[in-house]
Amino acid sequence: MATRTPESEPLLTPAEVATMFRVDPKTVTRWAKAGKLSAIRTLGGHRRYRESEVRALLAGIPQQRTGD
Amino acid sequence: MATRTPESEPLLTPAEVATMFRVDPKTVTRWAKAGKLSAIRTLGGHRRYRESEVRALLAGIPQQRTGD
DNA sequence: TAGTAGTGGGGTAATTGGGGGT
DNA sequence: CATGTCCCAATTACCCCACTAC
Repeated sequence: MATRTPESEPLLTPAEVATMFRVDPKTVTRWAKAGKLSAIRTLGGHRRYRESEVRALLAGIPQQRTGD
Repeated sequence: MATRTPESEPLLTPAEVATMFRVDPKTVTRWAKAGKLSAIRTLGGHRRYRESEVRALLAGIPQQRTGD
C-alpha cells in the first residue's frame, strides 16, 4: 500500500517486470519494442505493463502480440 | 520508489545454476530439456530456473517422478 | 520547487540457445 | 546415456547521458 494502488488496471513498472523475469529492465523495454509485450506509454514516454499479461507470459501462456 | 512486491518466484540464470552444481551451463540446459528441471523461458527464449527447485535438488530432495 | 530514483536511448561485451562431435 | 567443448546466431547485461516519475 503506499505509493499508489490502481484499483482498475494493475500496471507494473519495467523494474517490476524485470524482477519477475529475472532480467534487466532494459531487456523488458526491448521486449516492448519488439512487440512481445503490450506496453502502455505514460505522457512522459515511460512504459507501463499489465500485470495480468506479464503473469500470463510467466506462466508460459502465449498471447496476442498487440505490439507497442 | 514503489515498495511493490509482485508475487513471483525467485529465478536463477543458467550460469547461476551451473555454478551451484559445478557443471557447465550446457549441462543445465540439457537437464531442462530432459524435464529434470522446471525451466521458465524469457520472451527471448532464454531459460530461468526456480531457485526453490534448484535448492531442493541440491539438498538431495528427489523430484516427483511422474510415472516410473 | 527541489531532490532522488527510475526510465529511455544508443552502443558494446558477455551469456545463452541450438546443433554436432568427443 | 551423460557431460564438456566446438561452431554461429540471437538475446541479454552493463556503460554512457538526458528526461520523467514521485
